[in-house]
Amino acid sequence: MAAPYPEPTFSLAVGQNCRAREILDLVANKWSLGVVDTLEAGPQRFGELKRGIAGISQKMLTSTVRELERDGIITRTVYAVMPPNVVYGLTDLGKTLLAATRPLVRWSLENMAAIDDARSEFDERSREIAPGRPAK
Amino acid sequence: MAAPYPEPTFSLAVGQNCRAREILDLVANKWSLGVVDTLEAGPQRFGELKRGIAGISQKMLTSTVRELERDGIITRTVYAVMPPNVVYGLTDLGKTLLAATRPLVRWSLENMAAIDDARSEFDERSREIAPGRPAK
DNA sequence: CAGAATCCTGTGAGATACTG
DNA sequence: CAGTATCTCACAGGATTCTG
Repeated sequence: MAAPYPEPTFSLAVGQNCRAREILDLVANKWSLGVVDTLEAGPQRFGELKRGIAGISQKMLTSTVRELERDGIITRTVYAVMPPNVVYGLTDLGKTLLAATRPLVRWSLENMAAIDDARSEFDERSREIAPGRPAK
Repeated sequence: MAAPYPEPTFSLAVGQNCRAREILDLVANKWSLGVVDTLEAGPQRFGELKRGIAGISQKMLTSTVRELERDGIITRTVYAVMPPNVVYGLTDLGKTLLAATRPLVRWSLENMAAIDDARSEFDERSREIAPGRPAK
């Protein structure tokens, strides 16, 4: 039966622990991980950050950094000058988060192909199984 | 300042890599992580799995396991008996995903309190800064 | 028991326009 | 430059009912 189940660390029980689920939501959204990962390069201004994250709108960047700031993951430093200059950076907590997400990010990069394969194989099989689908 | 920025592994550039973002979405949703984590205990039937994940509806469980099956993360074994018996389990790929997510899950458990503190502190500060908010 | 089918709602998220 | 303010819409996700 292939590989045995992983090290039997007693289950962290994400399923049962509502609080854990809530905290994980911090990362389980479209942009947070991208922001944290991008800030790894060092503190950056709003505009830099925006350019660093493909496809994000300024609205989403604004609300994402606000939330991450609130959660203590990133800092927001405002320089009272004209034009405005606001710099974001990781807090110590943010750095530990970054470290904790790295395996997952790495996994996603390493397994893109495997997932693509699984998907097309799955889609292939579904087409076979249901040859006489109800039209329309 | 404080701690230096983490090991300067060249950034994995989640921000720029759209594909990476797409794959991460696999985990960046409300239930996938809970399902994978719960299956760590071993293969389980639909009902067991549902009971193992607090708050999930069977609709969400159904669509989540379907997606995870499609992505090659879990297996779905149907025993043609009455009443139906369907067992879900982790694939080898799923087990590597589980391992990759563990640091993050652990992080969330370890840092709940820190995040709560950050939040209340942040909320506290906002209240100070804006004492004369426009009514309504 | 393990779902499929519906109905319904909140909100995640994009596009656009405006401002200190 | 770094936002805020609206408007809009799709869709994630809940509740409920039905079936092999």
